Amino acid sequence: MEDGQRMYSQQGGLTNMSGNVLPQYNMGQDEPSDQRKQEIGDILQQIMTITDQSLDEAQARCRKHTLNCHRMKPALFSVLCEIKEKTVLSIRNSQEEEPPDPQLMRLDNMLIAEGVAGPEKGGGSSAAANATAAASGGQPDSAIEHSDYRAKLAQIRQIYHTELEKYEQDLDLSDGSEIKNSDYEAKLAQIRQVYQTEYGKYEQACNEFTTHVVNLLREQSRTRPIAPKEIERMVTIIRKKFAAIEMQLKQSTCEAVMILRSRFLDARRKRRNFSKQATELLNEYFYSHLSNPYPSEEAKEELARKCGITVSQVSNWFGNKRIRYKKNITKAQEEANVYAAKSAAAHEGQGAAGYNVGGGQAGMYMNLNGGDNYQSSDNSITPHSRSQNGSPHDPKPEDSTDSWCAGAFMQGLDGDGDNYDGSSDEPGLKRPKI
DNA sequence: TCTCATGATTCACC
DNA sequence: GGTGAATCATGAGA
Repeated sequence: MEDGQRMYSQQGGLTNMSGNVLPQYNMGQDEPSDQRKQEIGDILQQIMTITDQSLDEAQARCRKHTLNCHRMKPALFSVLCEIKEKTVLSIRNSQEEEPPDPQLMRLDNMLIAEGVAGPEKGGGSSAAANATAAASGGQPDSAIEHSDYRAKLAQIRQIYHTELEKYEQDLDLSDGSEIKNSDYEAKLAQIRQVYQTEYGKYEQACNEFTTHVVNLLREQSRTRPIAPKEIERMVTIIRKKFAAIEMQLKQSTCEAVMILRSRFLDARRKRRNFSKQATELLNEYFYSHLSNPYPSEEAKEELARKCGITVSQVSNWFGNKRIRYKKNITKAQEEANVYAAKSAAAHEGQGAAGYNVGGGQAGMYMNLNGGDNYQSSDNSITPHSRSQNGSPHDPKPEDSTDSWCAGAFMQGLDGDGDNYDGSSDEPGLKRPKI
């Protein structure tokens, strides 16, 4: 009501904010000028009286009603709004037309890139726009008093602080624990869910508050010169205020995503030895398929599952194993013998004929079936040979001059006892270069 | 701290 | 796209 007091002089004349008397406006074409002045003076007096009274008083309501029904009211309010527009609001104009916050845009871009937020999730502008639309969409006028306004504001503040604390707890990634591949997606999904939940709450709060303020202004516009344009400006101001909350929400989410990603990448970068059991399984497969240590995709998947590692890791392991086997063949022989003995013991008494422990001239652990007869205790790992696995990426084409060096230890024996003389049923296997 | 083992990465080749 | 080879990076043990 302070504005109203500034707008009107006690003498009934119109003044601007500086107290200067403004020119009189001719609003009634047929009325004598002194009578019009008297009526305007009456209206202004009523306004001033109302501003001094509590809105809760029934008497004030009655007077407000009388004022609202006065035939001069629309014209007078039009003039007052015009004056207000030229004075008070013009000061704000230059401050309101600001470009979108670049920081908020960066956060938006990152959240979209991370799949946490999508284009359908607009910023606070959408929330405010929704609120504006709801407020101007023919909702019944609700007589909202100042106490309602304050209560609503306090309520929103309380909700905001509570939710902020809860949100930060939900996104707490400070436990320092490592993160697995599978955990990453789950954690990211959790962040996405929490963010969207909180964003929904934010939008709701922004909508509710904006609607309340719009309703309040519309109610007051019946007794004060508040133009629709001013209500729109107020919505813009509210939107800016809520943008700080939006910014904090998005910033916290971005931080959580960055922490998660950092931990995930660290965990991936750090080399971790496979478990002893996994290494045993891989070695068992490798040496039992020594004549063709190229597991099929199915075999890789099965090994990966059994070892608790990825198919890529299995591929890496076999790649490294083949190279290092060739490089240090003497040591590899010893290792192979160890696995041969192990497997022999494991298969003893089971009638397994897949291994020839210590056989061959080099005392090499060989698979007499050319690797096709891998008889692990769990035969779910599909054995294969280069000629059988049907892989489109046969590492050793039949016409290749290269060959897997395992043949060096086969000493003329392949899977079915043939020599590596080209007459084998696996023509791709030739004598190794080594 | 050094050495070795080993998983991962990179690049060229097929 | 799979593979071999070289290389990097890191963990483990002496």
